[in-house]
Amino acid sequence: MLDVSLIANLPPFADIAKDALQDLLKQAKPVRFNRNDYIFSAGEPADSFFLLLDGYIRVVRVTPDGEQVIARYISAGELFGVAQALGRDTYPANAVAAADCVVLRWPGDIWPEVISRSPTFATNTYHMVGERLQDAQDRIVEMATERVEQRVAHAIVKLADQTGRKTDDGIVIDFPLSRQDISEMTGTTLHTVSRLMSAWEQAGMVKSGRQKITVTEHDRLVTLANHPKE
Amino acid sequence: MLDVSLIANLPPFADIAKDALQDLLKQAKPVRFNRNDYIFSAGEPADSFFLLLDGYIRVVRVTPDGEQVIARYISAGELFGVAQALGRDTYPANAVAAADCVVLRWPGDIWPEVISRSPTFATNTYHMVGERLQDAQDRIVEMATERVEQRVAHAIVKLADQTGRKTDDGIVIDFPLSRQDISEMTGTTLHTVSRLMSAWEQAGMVKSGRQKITVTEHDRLVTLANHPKE
DNA sequence: CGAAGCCTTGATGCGCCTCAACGTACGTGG
DNA sequence: CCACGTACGTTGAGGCGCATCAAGGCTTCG
Repeated sequence: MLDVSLIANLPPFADIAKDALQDLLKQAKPVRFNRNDYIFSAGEPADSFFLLLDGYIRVVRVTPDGEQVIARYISAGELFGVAQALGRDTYPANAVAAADCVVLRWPGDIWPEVISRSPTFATNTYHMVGERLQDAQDRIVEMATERVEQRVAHAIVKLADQTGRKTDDGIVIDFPLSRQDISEMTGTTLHTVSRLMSAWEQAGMVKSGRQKITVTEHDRLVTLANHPKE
Repeated sequence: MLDVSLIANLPPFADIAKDALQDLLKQAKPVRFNRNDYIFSAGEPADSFFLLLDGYIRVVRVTPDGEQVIARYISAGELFGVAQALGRDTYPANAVAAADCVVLRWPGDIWPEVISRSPTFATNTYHMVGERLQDAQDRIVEMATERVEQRVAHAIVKLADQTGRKTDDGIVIDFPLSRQDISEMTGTTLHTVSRLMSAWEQAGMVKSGRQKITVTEHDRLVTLANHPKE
């Protein structure tokens, strides 16, 4: 049996009674995924929602002509795939394991009951959606007003802050991340990202290798990210 | 006294008991705004939420260096300014009357009570937020993958569908909308928008004058919007 | 009637995409 | 464990889409 301590300290479940959590856990099914596995795909019936216990997940939209756009990265402790709760009957995007993952899965139709049983969960998730909406709007503003260099800097700073692990060299992003991934987060090409990374490495602000990025001078990167056009 | 029929048929209040609506209305205060008035500004304490009864409202973000980005347009019947319900204590954007408006205003702190009294309202608004999140994500994808011409076409088609009035000439957008406004919706400049509109007018797809746009060939505009590069 | 706001149109330049070629690290199967 | 194939990364050359700069016309309103 899964233990309540697994999830009791996670933001989505803040302030929820222990026995309510116990109940919730009884209905959850733990699942493992290997890197690059699909947790769900866009268009599938949205019959479950999920909690990420360990690993990282990439949420990706694909355009009609096959281009990929990364909507967000999910870190451990976050809910995802809550499409049904938001009134959709299919998932709007793909969810791919960006690293090996452990996930809890619930049947989507218990959501209304959970909400009504635990008002705190209701407001917690309400706030979560609010934050994601906020996030999305921020990105729209970025895309509309910033140049590529700033957007890429922003993206990397955000990932470093969200997932970074401290090392001797600096802050390293905790999962494999390619130039192409970054370009799909920022609406540019892998070529441009590569050039930027080379320049920044030259300047001593980052170190980077194959699918691996270390931020060595966080502050300068932030400055760059906020620097309006010349 | 305000009559229940004012709001009973609006989507946010679908399936809510008449007496609950009556209660809700008692706490609402109707307010008028003239075109270009501010309903609220970014950064102000989010102490109210609103329903638009008549008119149109533009939700605008302003960047640190003064550039404007239009997040969305609100049409009659929609809720807006629900920041507090989403866990924010200040409004994240400006709300400006795009036309003369009539608005209902509620104190934000009654939200939790309304939610608990009317589960239907809770799910209705949950879905509304879900739709807006969806919308925002769609726009991110657009900004990341489409060229200016397609984005502008998309924006105009959306506005025509959302607010259009049928006339002999075609579908006319129901409120004053300048080239600059369109450029702030799509992340381009008023110059580029002007050139596009001229070209489209030449081609017979739209007619446009000072802050006024009529879509004469909806289908061709949609085709243009969906046409991938070359 | 003047001033301010909105729109148009041309000329110019550059940021970034595109196309192309090559180098390098990974992992997989014999 | 090595060899090969594939995925990832780098760097250059060239060109185009769109921002920028500039100037002028038209409408609306005080």
